[in-house]
Amino acid sequence: MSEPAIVRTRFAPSPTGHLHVGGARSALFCWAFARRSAGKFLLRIEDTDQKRSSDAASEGFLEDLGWLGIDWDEGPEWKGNGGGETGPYYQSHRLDVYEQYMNTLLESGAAYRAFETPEELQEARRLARKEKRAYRYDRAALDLDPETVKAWVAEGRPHVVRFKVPDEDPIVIQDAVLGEVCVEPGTLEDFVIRKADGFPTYHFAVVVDDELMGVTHVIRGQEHLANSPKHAVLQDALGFQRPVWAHVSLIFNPDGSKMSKRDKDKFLRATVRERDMGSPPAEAGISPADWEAWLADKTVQLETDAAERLARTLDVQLPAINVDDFRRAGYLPEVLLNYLALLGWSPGGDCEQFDAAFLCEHFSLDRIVKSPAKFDRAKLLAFNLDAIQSMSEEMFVDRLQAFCARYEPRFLEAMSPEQFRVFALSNKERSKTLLDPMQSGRFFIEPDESIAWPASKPVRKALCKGTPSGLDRLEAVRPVLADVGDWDAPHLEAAITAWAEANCEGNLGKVAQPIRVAVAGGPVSPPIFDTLDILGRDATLTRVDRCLAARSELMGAAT
RNA sequence: GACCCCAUCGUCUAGUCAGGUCUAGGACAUCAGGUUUUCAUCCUGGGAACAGGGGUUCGAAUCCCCUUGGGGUCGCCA
Repeated sequence: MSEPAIVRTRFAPSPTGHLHVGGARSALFCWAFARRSAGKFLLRIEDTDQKRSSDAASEGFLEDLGWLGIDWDEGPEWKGNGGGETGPYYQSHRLDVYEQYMNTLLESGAAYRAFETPEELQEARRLARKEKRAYRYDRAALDLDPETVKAWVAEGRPHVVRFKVPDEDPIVIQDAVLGEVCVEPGTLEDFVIRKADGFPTYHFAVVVDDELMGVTHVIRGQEHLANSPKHAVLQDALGFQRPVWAHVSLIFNPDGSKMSKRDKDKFLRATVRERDMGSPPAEAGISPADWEAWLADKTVQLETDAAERLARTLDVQLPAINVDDFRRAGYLPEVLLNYLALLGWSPGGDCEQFDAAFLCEHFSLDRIVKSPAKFDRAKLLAFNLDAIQSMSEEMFVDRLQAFCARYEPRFLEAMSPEQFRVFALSNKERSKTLLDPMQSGRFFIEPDESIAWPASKPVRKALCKGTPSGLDRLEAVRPVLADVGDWDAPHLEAAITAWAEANCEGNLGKVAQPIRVAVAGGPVSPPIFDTLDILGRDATLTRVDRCLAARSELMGAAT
């Protein structure tokens, strides 16, 4: 088999939801392989399921791919990507093309019409299962007399078209990852290639499109492995050249279950059960009827919006599954891309961290791993941390700012650009994600009056324990704060360090921690001088005074 | 149940195709110390794997077979 001169790969999602990490990885491998081979990467939207496809979802796919930095040479036009001579790239716009090829198969007898109803077939399958044998369509329609078929078609009787699978020889397909995969004759059934609604099935559309779009390499998840023999026989019947297949193993959750959108639903169910909630929380906007239906039946899933509202009211984080989930959670696209590439592929040796350019230079099909991989969030997080730490300060400020503009605009509204800069930089060294600074720094943008001091252990330790107590020190240092000349980190540091030198044997923590707790309402904040700098003099003093005023309650709670 | 795929530390993997350099390397996680004004980071060190059984061979993580385990598919979804 001679290698085709120009490599053409494609990613062909069905727009029925968001791009999840498994799909993203397939797209990444297709893209990297095309780039490596100086070929073309195409994007095709497989929207032949009228019931489930939506325009919004295909838009989301494009957005997610774009964010990851995966560009496509041909496909839907979007922000400079796409276009091309072999379109249209939405299958729903290619129906006439499929019909043409469908007719050649029908005329040659390689395909035939079948009139069984879905109910009849379901019953036959049920029976086969009960008798513990593999179900295969019995080809009953082949015995129909041609005149009858003609008459039924003429009267508009609903029917599908099935492909007559040749069953003399084994079907052998070559896979770049798995090697030779062989299916014995007689195991494939005559699968449907045109549905009763006139739309081609996935199998047929894929084969026709891949041929017409000149696709040379099909890189996809192993859940498709069983489909490839079907595609191979169709390609043979239509006189098409078979592409090179490369089936990549699947991605799983740490517990071994398949990583899927359903995980969010499962997670919410578990939380609700744990908290023993009888009725839906009002803020979630779920009707009691929907709530009941959802809890009663595990196969019922909440709408995405409802699920997100419920998670917010329960104050829990839904597990990240889709590319967009990771984006919202503050992961960097280049990190997700790096991690995804490493899930099922490696450049060899000890090299782990690399960028898209490296991938495009080194990616190869023969280094794809055959065994399934579990998605390790901890490792992804560690990579994200590394990437943030090795970023320049300016880069971090810019990216955090862009992230805030999209997901946390309140931080930009509440701070001046200078304050935001200090906020960003003081958080950089311990941020694992772009979301971390905002999660740990809520207190920065909350009104002074809403700061409260829960009777938690660290709070008590910082304010109440010891002699003198933290509150005593806070009271003593208050005038020093009020007297600081220019309110910025260096001046604050000079003043407070000097005071600590004189009053706490130079132990800055003894005074820093009470101040921290007073202004933040908890034991965690950026370095104390930066924290006060960002807050400003007024907010700092107001919060300190409020904390001091709460002295008796705090001491009372402590005993 | 039928068909197909897979099998190295807890996890992702290097090594396997061309058997010896592997007392099996790296990363994440974990454990123990250390640095640090909190949290986090950071530094040093430790433990941790060739699923089991048969072959082939002077020699097997590497080749073959079986067993076991895991997974995928079995739709007028894609």
